Amino acid sequence: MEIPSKYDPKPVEEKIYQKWLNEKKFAARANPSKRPFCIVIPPPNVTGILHMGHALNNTIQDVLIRFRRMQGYESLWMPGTDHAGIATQNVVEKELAKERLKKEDIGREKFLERLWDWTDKHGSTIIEQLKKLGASCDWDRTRFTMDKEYSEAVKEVFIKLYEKELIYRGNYIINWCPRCETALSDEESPHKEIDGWLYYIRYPVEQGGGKIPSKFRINYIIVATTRPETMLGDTAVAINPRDTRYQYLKNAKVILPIVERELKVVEDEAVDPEFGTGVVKVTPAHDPADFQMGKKHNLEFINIMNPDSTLNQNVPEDFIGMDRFEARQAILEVLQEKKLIEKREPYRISAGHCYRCHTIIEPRVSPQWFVRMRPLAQGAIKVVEEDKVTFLPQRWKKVYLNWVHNIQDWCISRQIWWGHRLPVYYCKDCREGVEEESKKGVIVAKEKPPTCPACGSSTITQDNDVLDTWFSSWLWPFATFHWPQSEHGEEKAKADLDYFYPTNVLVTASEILFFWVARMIMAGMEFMNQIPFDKVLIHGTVRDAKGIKMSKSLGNIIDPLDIIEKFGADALRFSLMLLAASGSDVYLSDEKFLVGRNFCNKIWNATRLCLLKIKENKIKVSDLELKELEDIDKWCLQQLDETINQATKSLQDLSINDATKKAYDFFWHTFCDWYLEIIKDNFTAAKTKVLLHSLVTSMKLLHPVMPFITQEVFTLIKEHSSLKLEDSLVSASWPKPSNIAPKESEAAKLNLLVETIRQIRNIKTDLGLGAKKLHLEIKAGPKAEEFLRANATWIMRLSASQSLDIKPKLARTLYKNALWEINLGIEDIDAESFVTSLEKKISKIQTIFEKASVRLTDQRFLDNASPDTVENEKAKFEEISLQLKRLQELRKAFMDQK
RNA sequence: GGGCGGUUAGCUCAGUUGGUUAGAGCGCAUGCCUCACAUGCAUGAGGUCACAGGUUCGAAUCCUGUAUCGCCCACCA
Repeated sequence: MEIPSKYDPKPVEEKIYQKWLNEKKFAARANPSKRPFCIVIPPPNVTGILHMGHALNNTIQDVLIRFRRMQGYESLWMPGTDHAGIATQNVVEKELAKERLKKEDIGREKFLERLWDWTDKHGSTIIEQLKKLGASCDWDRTRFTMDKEYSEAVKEVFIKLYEKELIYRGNYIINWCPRCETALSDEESPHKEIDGWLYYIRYPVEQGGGKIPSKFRINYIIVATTRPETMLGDTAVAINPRDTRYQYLKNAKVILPIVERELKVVEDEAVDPEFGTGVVKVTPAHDPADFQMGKKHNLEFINIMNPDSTLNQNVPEDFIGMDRFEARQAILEVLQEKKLIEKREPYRISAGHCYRCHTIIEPRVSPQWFVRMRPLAQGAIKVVEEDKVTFLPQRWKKVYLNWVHNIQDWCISRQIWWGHRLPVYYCKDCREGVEEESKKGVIVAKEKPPTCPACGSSTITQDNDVLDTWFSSWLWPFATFHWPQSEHGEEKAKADLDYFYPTNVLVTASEILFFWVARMIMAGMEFMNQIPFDKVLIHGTVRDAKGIKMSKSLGNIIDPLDIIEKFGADALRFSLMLLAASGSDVYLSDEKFLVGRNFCNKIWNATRLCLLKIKENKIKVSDLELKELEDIDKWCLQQLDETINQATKSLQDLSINDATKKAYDFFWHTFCDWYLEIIKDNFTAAKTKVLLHSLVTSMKLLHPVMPFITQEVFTLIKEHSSLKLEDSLVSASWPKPSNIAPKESEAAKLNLLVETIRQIRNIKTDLGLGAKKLHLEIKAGPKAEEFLRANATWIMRLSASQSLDIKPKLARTLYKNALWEINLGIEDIDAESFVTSLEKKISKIQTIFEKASVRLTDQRFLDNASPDTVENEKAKFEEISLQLKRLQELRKAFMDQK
């Protein structure tokens, strides 16, 4: 069979993944004879398409899952998708808009039908893309956050919290997106700075009943604001009680311009006398701080905006219907006319933005549902403080704790249609004339009650709002195991929940630490009375080559599917794992993936060589028992052992990057660069076993990172040999060290030989000898001679020599170490070049020598440093002195000979 | 306004508890189609480890400060 010299990942990956699926290689079952290892996937949005962030996040998870599976754990990667309320609704609304329709035109029921259609059609796109990446999820378990069962869990949780009075309804100021026309949580409304102005506006003051000293007899005060349009909703001005400048205002009448409303004057500590003029306008219905003040001082709340943030009937006629920003300009013009603008200053305003559509948030007072977070936070604080849940990198612990300690109540109701509708019903009769926040006539239940339990009325309606998407996501680690049904007797589901929960690692980007991770810990503690996972691995953000976050709108994305198409999933995965140091951001460009592509090709060609040699030499091996080994074989195995140990430890510590590097280094720079070259001229049955053992072991070590090519190579080895290997790498055993190593003295000799070969190459390059094959002449003692003869063929190959003679005396010495001297059999030698390079080496060693000798003559060093350090330093000095001496002798001898 | 992280070769980054001759990949230079791979092989050049102090026999590593870039949080209107 011909194996092409270039690796083509595409057919291989498709074929292999299909085979894995057919054989259900990723399925995990509660299995008491094994230890569980479980990761729940951060469920991608159904609207999602695979981007580099997903690729990074999911590759990390797959590596861990595959590693543990090979280590013999019952390894479960739980997959699924998130219904992503606002995002998905927005997509379908846009589709509707193409038909010139609004959701209201077709009504809630029809609109939901369209949403389900869309989800059925496109919702699993990302799942298919994850398969292309090689994800080894147990796909039969795939969950969706709006599955019937999952919805039951959501309802159950809502009801439980309501009954514990941890959910309440209240009329508060919340973050409102005027474009999505829904409430948002604080986390969904991140603050960003925008350029704006600070306007100083004159509010007329009329003297009130009291006496005002003449020096204060001015006819206006000045307030500073960045949002002049909100003044139409002003109901007070506020000053700091300790601010002596404005005491007179308490007895004065402040008039709101344009509206001509009289404003209350209140005193509040929250007012900073230093800022602006020290007088602040108070708009309780449109500013969170003013809202607080309004509550405190019992002010009037005037909502001046419609849901889409156009001005409503509560403003003077001229402004009704204007958009908020349009209104700002209009108001400024009017104020200008009335000469009521004192001045304006450029000002950076920090404003909330909708995390879905980036529209500036409009604070809005409206009845919403909230979760009381403080009680929930207690457990979540404790487990992290006690390191029951740990973060990696550790620094996130502080960030997490800071957030949880300062937690605010969570606004969970959304005025959209796609999502879990609140399990809340209202009895119209009981609600008659009742205050909005009252619980009277409110029925919280999983199903609509036929009649009101209080009055028997049957005019019952369900709350129109749906729940925040994250209100379902926070249940993910246990709701995916059919909680609460699994608690209520379903045997198989319960076994799974008991077995796999708590899960082991959660892998995520820092962006959703608060949204999701923190809340999952709370939900875990509240509903399972247990942490949901014990480790949180937080990886970096994927950025472009300039360090800018990749986003579709900026057009700087690198599509992982393009990379898979061009270079293969293995190349993509390997490159990402190599680049993504723990926790730091990843800067990407197309060419960064060449590392992965090239490495795949290297693996491919190394395999070709192995198979070729076996075929050529007609060597049959049926087992990999390592025996009759020469030192150089042991040398290779020893380095492989070291690689196994380091890679295993790194993977256990979640340092995938480190493990990947170690395996890569061994494979390329030890196995390919040295061992494969060595066996070319020494192909024996024993070496074949070392060769295949090393190759198979490398494939195992690399399999978590590069599942496809390693599997393909594994299969090829099986096909081309009579080895009894495991059925598939997915379920193969993780390698263990062979504990075979050369004796220390032999190892030292081998290392010296490797160094010698490097020196020969170096000298050849320095002398500009190009590809010329030289005659190698070596002077060595009898013991060393035996050693050199035994290894002669590969010494010649690796030093590109055509012959090797061991002589009692050399005509000239070009390199010398403790065991042997070397000459290259050529007539003319560019003596000048040789001496120059020799002198360079000498001067380098000289510097080190001097440093070391200064250190060793420093009594303070000898007194203070640990004995070990001093010993090491002495040994190093000995070594360096010898090297230096040899080099100097070499130069002298060379000069004499020439 | 608080908090966190980065600053090491032209670029992207490693560097474990202070004890080396500071590493890798890419790029660069030079030479090689050496019967697995030019997606390759060999050799090499390139760094006062951001800056300034301090601790120490010894600092890229610990402490303090400065600069600079980035991120997160926060009701200064």
